[in-house]
Amino acid sequence: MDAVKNKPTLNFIEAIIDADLAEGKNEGKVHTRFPPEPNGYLHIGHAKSICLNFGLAKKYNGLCNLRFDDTNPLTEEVEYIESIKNDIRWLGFGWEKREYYASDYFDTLFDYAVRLIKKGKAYVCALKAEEVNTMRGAPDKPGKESPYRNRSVEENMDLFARMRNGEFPDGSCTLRAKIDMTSPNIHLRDPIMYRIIHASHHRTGNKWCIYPTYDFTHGQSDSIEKITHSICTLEFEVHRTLYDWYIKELELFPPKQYEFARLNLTYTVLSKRKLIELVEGGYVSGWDDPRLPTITGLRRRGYTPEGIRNFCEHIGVTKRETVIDIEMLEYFIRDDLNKRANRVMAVINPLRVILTNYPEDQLEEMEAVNNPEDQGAGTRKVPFSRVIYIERDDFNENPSKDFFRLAPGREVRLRYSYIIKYENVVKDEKTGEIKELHCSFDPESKSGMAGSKRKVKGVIHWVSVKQAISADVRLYDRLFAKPFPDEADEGKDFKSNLNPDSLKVKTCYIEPSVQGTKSLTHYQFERVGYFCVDNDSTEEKPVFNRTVTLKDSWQKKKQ
RNA sequence: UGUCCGAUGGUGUAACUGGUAACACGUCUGACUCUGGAUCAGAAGAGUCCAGGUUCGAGCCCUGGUCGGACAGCCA
Repeated sequence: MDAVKNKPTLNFIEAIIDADLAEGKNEGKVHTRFPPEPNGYLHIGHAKSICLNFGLAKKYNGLCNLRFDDTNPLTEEVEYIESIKNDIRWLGFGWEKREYYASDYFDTLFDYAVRLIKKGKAYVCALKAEEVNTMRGAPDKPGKESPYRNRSVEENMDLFARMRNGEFPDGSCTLRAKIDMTSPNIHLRDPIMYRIIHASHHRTGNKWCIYPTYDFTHGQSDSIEKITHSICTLEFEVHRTLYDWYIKELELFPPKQYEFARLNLTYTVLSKRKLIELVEGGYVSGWDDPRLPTITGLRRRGYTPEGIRNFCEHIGVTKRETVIDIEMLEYFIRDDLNKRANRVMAVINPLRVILTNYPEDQLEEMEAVNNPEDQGAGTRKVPFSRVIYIERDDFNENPSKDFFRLAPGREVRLRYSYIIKYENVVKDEKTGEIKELHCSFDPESKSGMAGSKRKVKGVIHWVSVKQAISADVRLYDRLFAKPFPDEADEGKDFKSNLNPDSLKVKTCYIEPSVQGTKSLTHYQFERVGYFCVDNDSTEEKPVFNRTVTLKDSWQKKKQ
């Protein structure tokens, strides 16, 4: 009964693996791979794939390779390889020595191509790119056969060798598989296997001037690595038949491909092309801009690997194309940070408060709990004196009945300190702006004292003006103002939906305990949100990035 | 008039070889609280795209539709 009840539900891929294992396929082995192309930075969508592939290997006691699909020297760069490896490691996954490159297989792939030529299953086609495209037909129209389709094996062998030798210019000819120009699946209409690109490759240098296409590379690479479950996104579903065709004609180990739906999130974009546009167009500060859904951006924003992994585990894996509410991601990062981030008091919109009955030169140290969720985190001392800052929002001259904070005639508790009472407000005579507040404190009410038992409805955070250190806070918000950025007005694109308030920089005042902390350290600014130290921090001017706000039911109520 | 894929509360996922829809996020109550945080308790919210059929019984099986997506790079 309990066993049934607690039976973990499987995603469709796990169900397939379970069945395969039950049938004794692949000698009981599970071998996956994560195959990025080194032409951009990884984002949260890749994290889903990474968690899936590495996660499956871990769950089934198998292995997961890292393989760079580097078949296009025109767009790929070493810079990306390092960032990709770095991001995967940061997410908590490793591939030991199994770091492979499709380019490692160029020789093998060339041999495979020769084998197909000899079988009469491939030919060198001298059609121009444009001609190839038009003759391919359309989804609902069959294609036409290339006039070069029936060249002899000898002629094809000779031509292919000459392609390799660099006798022909880029684009002059290609090697094509001879399949079926009338196939309802366009990918089977004599697909290109090799193209001529006189460019140096980041790994093979100038050894090659012909490069295999992704379609002629991916399946065989999986096969060479003995990948048992080749997991990819939905758009490759229609390619599967082609991969299977190559494998069958070449008589190679047959990996099985399964496709799942890629991740989509509200209020952001996850396409490489759009991300590049934002970075290169200067809409953000770079690939690691904390507003971007890139792994490096999320890391800088203060997201944790655990938070991201939990998110990936909970969104599931299916073939349905869906859009996940960004709130889900935010929930998982709050959930994780709540457990690990030390609390600290910081005031972002300061309002000066003078405690009129507190001695001018007195200084006290208040004991504060670092993390109520983690007793092991200990306590710290927070300096307290006559003049403090509180948040402007924590005072209201004309409060409603459900406002719990400071107001005329009311009291509030200063967290880890005294209960204070409103006395009067000082305003700018001309503008009417509130300059400062005069309050009195109750000496018997200090936290921990007998008199502190008194209940006050509100508790607010504060910082002693004299000891506070000032820092820049970067208040990040969602990158886009609309949940579906692509839904733009006529003639405009997703960039027109960028949120103009996605970043606000302010000076804030923080208790001195944060002095000198390392970058990427996570904090919760009590009652405000989670923040993390940015690498731009200096000794004189610390910089904090807001990861995510705290859930705020008062804020919600006001709206 | 093509091929392939998909369709379950607002969102995402689940429901063992058919037994009468569950979990998470979100929302709303309430309790508790020196974070209007966290936590705890509870509620509302779908009858599973539609129409037939098989069956004692269908989200699961069959038939036919509808809607949505992918595919026409010498990108991956």
